[in-house]
Amino acid sequence: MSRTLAATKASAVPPPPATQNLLLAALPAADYARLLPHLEPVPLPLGWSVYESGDRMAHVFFPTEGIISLLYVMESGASAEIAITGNEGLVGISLFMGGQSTPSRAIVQSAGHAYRLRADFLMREFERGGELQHKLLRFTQALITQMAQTAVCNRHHTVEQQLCRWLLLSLDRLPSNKLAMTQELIANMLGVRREGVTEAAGHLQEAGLIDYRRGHIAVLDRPGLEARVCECYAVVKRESDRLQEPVGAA
Amino acid sequence: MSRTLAATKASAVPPPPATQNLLLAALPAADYARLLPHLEPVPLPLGWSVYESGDRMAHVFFPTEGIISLLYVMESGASAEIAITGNEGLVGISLFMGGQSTPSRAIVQSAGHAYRLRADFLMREFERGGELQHKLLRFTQALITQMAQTAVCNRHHTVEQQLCRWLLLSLDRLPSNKLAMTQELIANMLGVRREGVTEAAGHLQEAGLIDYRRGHIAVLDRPGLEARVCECYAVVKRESDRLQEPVGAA
DNA sequence: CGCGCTATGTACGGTTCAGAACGTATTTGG
DNA sequence: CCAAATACGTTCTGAACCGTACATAGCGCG
Repeated sequence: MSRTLAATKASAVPPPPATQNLLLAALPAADYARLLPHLEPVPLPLGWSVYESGDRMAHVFFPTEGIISLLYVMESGASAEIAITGNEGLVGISLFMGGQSTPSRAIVQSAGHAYRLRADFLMREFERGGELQHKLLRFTQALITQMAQTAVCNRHHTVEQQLCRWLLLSLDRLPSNKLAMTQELIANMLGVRREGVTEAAGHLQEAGLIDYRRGHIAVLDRPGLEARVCECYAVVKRESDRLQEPVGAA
Repeated sequence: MSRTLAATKASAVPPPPATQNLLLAALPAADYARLLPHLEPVPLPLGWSVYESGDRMAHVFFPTEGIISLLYVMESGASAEIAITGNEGLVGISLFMGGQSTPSRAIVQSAGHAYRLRADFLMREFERGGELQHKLLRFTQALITQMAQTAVCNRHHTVEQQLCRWLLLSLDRLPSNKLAMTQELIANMLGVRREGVTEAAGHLQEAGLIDYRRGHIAVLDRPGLEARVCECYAVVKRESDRLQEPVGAA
């Protein structure tokens, strides 16, 4: 009775293991062992704000599943995505970068799970130097590349190209070829009108690359998307892969 | 005789002291003393490429004067500026971030001087942790903010607003109100057509905010520019100032 | 001091996208 | 099972900006 109740109150499915986060998984065993007792599983519900502009963060989050968008919301209410993160990284770099907060905001774009770590504990570990610090900084550099390329893409490429880039970047962080996402939300991420997304998605659907209906998009032809996307996707992907390699790899 | 010759061979004017770089100036005396013997003054001639896309850098550069643009050049040849740095920071963050290189490029946009530090020495110092590491990371976070805001600005704001932002960001890194810059080069930085810059600059000139002629721009009314610029400038400036404050300041 | 290079001014058609309004279809919940 | 909410489709007008072409003006150098 009470067991059933407890199981209902907690998440129905047990959270995935922390090693499903690639950053944690790549740590040396000793480093990981020190972290493990302090890693606290938390759900990432759709739409949840991990942090708001200017928030002094109490934790960093290592996602095991799901996608988190970093975005900036302007005074007018218009917004633009700056970068996204999934199980390859973490959310809350401004903690170890020393600023404690940032002008941007982080929103769960696709529900999932994460392990969180208290800020003070992370800082102690970061200041040991070594592999954890190294991996966090390399991930941050990948994030920087993503932001830079977002700036370039916003300047020079069409909505359709940007939608392709966005779909591919999201897909790389999801286990299946399906994402639960309305066109309205995608438009907010790309910083364009919803109608623009409708039109671009229509083209992709006509071309047989995707299939969507009311908040659900399935990618049918990934190579086809890769053929349409601008170079920005490849730049980000290549750099992200490179920075995930063990240090000293060719 | 030989003294005269040596003086002629070297730069005509002596390079400014290293403490004119705010990052170096803010270091504790002991840290600065360790660095000083390894700081090598180098000129930053206009148009010089500090590093190219993918270069494995041998040095980091601490500018004392001048401006360096970080930009990305696309396959098509089109380009877009991602961030700029002057004497408040350094060029070559990918060294201590662990990636050794980046897909972007760094170009001297306004001539000046810098002190360079060998990569291996910088890495040893960085890995000591402490104040140098801390300051480098906080500067990097300011750079991240600048990139993020560039992405937002590229998405949502007009050429004229972006020109105002660009002028103000540049001005903040120069000793006078004059910058030597053609509209063509500004257009390359903003990633727009030269004609667009001509038109926007024309408006600003009519309004009495700037005065320009053939490669030279003088800002006459800075408050006027600040009244026209989008919020992006203030976000970047505020965050940059905040991250330059001593740690623990309110 | 004038020739030529480079920087800036101007104009035109075309495309992309914003803003706005409204219609249609699918889902949800009482 | 129907009403309301939500998601997507369509259309129109206008603004911003691009690509292009060409005209003018400042400046350096022989």
